[in-house]
Amino acid sequence: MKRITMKDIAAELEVSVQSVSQALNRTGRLGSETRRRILNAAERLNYRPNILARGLRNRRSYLLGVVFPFLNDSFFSRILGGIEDSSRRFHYDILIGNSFIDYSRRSDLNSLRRAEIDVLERMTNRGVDGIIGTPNPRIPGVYEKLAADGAVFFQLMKRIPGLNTGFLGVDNVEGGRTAVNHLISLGHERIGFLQTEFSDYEEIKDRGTGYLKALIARGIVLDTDRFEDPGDLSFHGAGSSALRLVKRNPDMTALFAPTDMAALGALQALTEAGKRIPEELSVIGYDDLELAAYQVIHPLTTVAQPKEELGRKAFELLQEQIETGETRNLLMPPKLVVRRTTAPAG
Amino acid sequence: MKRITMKDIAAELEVSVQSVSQALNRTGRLGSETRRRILNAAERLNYRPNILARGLRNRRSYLLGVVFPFLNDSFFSRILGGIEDSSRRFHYDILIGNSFIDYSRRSDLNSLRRAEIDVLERMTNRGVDGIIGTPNPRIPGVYEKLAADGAVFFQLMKRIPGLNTGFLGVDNVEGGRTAVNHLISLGHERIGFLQTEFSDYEEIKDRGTGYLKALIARGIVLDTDRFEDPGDLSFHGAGSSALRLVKRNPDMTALFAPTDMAALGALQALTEAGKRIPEELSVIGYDDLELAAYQVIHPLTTVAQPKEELGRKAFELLQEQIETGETRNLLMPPKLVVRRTTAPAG
DNA sequence: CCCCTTTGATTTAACGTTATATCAATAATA
DNA sequence: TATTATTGATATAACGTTAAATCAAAGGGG
Repeated sequence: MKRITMKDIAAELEVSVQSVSQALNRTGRLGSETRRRILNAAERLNYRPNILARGLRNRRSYLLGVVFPFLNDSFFSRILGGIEDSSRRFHYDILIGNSFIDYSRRSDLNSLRRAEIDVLERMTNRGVDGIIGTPNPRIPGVYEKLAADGAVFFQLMKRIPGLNTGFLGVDNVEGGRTAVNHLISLGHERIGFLQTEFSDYEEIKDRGTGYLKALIARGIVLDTDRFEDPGDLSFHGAGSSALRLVKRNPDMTALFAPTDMAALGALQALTEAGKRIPEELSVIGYDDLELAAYQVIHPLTTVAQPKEELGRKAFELLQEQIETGETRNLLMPPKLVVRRTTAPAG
Repeated sequence: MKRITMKDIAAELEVSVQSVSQALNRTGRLGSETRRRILNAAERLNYRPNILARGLRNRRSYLLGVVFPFLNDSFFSRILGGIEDSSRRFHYDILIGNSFIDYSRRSDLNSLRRAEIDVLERMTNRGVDGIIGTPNPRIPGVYEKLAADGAVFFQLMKRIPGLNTGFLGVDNVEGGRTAVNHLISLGHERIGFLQTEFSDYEEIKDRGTGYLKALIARGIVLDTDRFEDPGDLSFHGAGSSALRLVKRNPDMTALFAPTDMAALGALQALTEAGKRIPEELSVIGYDDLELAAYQVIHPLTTVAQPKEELGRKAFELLQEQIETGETRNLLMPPKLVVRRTTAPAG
């Protein structure tokens, strides 16, 4: 019932607790016979170390904090899976937190900031060795302070301008380019883009930049202002945007939606309006959510972010940062996943 | 840079560390003036408690372990969201683990058992106050031992027969009944069921029982053997099953798939085979995954499990178990969500 | 046979808390 | 005024671990 401690082993064998510690950790210089006896006893009594105590003494907890905007989101939970996957190998455990970033911007900044600080502080109070998080650009300062207080922070997916802790993300410009190049290679030229209405939504902006660059690189001349529609990119919002776009540009043959959710919303609205997809209109999304893969009839062509891989890599970089203090910035390349919502231009 | 400890505050004010502790915790009997000074200094120096040390001393960590088969699964991550939601209010933090239960049964039991023990042990070694987990019925013994060793374990969604720690799940028989009653009330009588081929998949069996009971209760006489097809319930497996079922029963007007993934697979195969849904065949799923809600054209009618609610309730029950030692078993009712894959029988 | 090194173990101390016991000073009671 | 409570603070000890210093005994070299 009661947990066995080193003390118990020491008492059992009439040696000192320190000898037990040395035997278990193979430090110091213990006689091989004594070590054997201790190891045996530990095994026999089913000794388990108290990591709390060890952490307190060593000022190293082998605990990691992971803070994402949402937990109940399949995108972040896949990344989390990746982090777990590689952290386990190094005997790190993971403390999770949830910053409830409200992308719909309804809640006020002060409560957001307070919530974020709260999560972060609880982690540092637990003595985490480092934190992987997706910072909220709307509440900077929080992370700078965290880093200044000596915490090891690693930025995943989003980056606070000027905050030079490590960073890992996906090259969104490249992703946008990839998506549009795919469409162009299918013969499309009049390609619409669902733009965000929020000025600080960097990822989307970047994907839009990729869209523009791809067009230019192929020498396609387009009134891009007319082919972009800034909306809210939610399922329903994107639906309306898509509808507006086809109405405004009846000759449009393809649509790039910068998130899968938006693509699905567009798909829904467009098919309901009688458009046949992909015959009359190709649609490509971004993210490669489960939602995209398991669509009935219309499994979505999309640009995939390597979610598990991102998690694994983030852990590696954080670990490096913990151990050497070196910070690195990395962008991973996105990957095209062709399914059934894109087809050659009629 | 260096973290402020009670010692620092004590030194600053020339009082004892114990006084600082008392002031901060409002225990003992300190003069209000001294308390005020200490509280001020703590605030001024930005003191943060070391939860590790506190946990070591108090033998109470305010840490919770959560072990699910998968982390990268939207179902479990929504439950996790619920747990986090309520645990935060009580200042609990959450340690996550992943038992990699292989439902496809490819990996051997020994490695599964070892992995599960490993996760669980790492949590107890960290001194968690309790663990919420979805146990794997294929490796019993593990949990009994855990409980016998004095850990507080709470079973969520799955239950090990004979293990009397607390349990919270969803009433799957009731859920099956709900699904089928919905179909019956739409006028369907010849209703198919996608059965599992695995004998220990309790949930599915229960949903099947609900299916049977609903039929009987409404006095519907059916050769249920003919209307059940035991398959593997994966997206593709369910597709084949569904196809077999309609071939064998051309008069079938409705299908109950005991998971959304299976329902979607069936939907895919059936529409591809030319069936019009829901006009010619109604389909109902189970789980209410995001996948079901955001289907284009065919948002899925399904039976919802109250995921966040399950998480919140599980925490409550676990907390009760931690504090009073009392264990409770509870089943939550599922809820019908009508979307667009079910319609009145032609 | 004495001094020095090596080996094997123990002591001391510390990580940051907090419960309990103790002690001194003051206030209340007889 | 002597005795007893009460109040406000400190000292002691402990949670489980481990690094560093210390010490004793044995082995080696002259």
